[in-house]
Amino acid sequence: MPRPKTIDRAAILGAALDVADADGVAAVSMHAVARRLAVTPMALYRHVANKADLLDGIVELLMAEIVQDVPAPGPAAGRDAWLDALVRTAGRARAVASRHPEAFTLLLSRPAASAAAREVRAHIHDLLRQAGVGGDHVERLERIVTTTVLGMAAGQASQRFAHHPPDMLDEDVRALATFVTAGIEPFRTP
Amino acid sequence: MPRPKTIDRAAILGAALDVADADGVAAVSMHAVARRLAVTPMALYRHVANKADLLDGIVELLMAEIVQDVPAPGPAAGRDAWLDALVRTAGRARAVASRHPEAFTLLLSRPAASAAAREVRAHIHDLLRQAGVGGDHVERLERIVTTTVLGMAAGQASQRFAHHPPDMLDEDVRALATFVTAGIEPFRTP
DNA sequence: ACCTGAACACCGTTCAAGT
DNA sequence: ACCTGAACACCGTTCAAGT
Repeated sequence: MPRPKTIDRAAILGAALDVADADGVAAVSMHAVARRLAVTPMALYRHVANKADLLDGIVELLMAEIVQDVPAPGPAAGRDAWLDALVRTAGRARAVASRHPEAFTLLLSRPAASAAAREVRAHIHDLLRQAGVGGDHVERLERIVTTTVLGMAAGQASQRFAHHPPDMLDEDVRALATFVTAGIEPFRTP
Repeated sequence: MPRPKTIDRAAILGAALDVADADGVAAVSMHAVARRLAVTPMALYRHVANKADLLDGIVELLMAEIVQDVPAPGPAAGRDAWLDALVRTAGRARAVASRHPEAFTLLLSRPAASAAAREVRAHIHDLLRQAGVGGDHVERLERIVTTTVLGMAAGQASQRFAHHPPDMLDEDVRALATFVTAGIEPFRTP
């Protein structure tokens, strides 16, 4: 005779992100997450494969937060709409990083194979193609741009730039945008 | 009556890196490192403050490997010697990443305050100044360039780009160099 | 089908004790 | 000064059992 279900994968991942936000990634454990959900650690194993899967799930959640209502052709749909869209996506990544500074590091250390992650990648591919980047360079450049943007956001959030103000200054943001835009330039063939 | 010293900080950090290389960062523990050194876990606490200090020590070691005999004005000390030197430093980072794929991730998740880390930063500052980057942009750009280069190396090493060949292809390396060089361009005032 | 309970080897860190 | 030993609360995961 079946039991009523008391938790599901989404609840578990949410609780895991809560633990990471509250006490850091190191504090994310099967026991701690189970405690927060008021179940036995073993109850989690029906919904996540193991701890690695749990951490990948956090990445899944962060990616989903970044991609959330992302596309929207943008106000300036003219010449450089792609640049506008790219900057907005980067801004959203920064926002997620500052909401989840502890967890954000995971984005750079684990492969992101979730639907949301593929969606973010596909979105950047689109923007690069709109910018006139040649087909064989699109994926390569997406990796580079994504690494730079996520890496900077994670660096700020995790205090890696220790001597620096913890939030990215306007001038940092402008410099990053200038750098990325100029970096893409040689690959454009309009 | 004093005892002969059987381990020191360097031996501990070396053993920690060995564990990371062999079984992954997650396997680096006070117990595991102590086991490898044939001492009690508590013996480590005389030489490292705690586990966080142990992980920071690994970062210290990786930075030292990157900086090792790095400067050397370079063969082409002419116009764009700085570019040559930058590419060589990036190449060295890649080499370290492929020797220590598991540990390399730590470089992007922890502040690097060691002497070696400061040395790497100072070296990049020099190169950027040689390139004609204005004083108030030097540190900002160093953070961006370092993040991009280390992030790409870490991404390759940790299989973050899962669908991709695990070693950076020549064309990836060329594209990264082109991107960074072009990205710096707007900040130069020669 | 879904959760609990007991169990195991392992972990970070403390304190007191040995040499 | 430097290491050991016992101890504690905690961790990932297995297996068998309950509903």
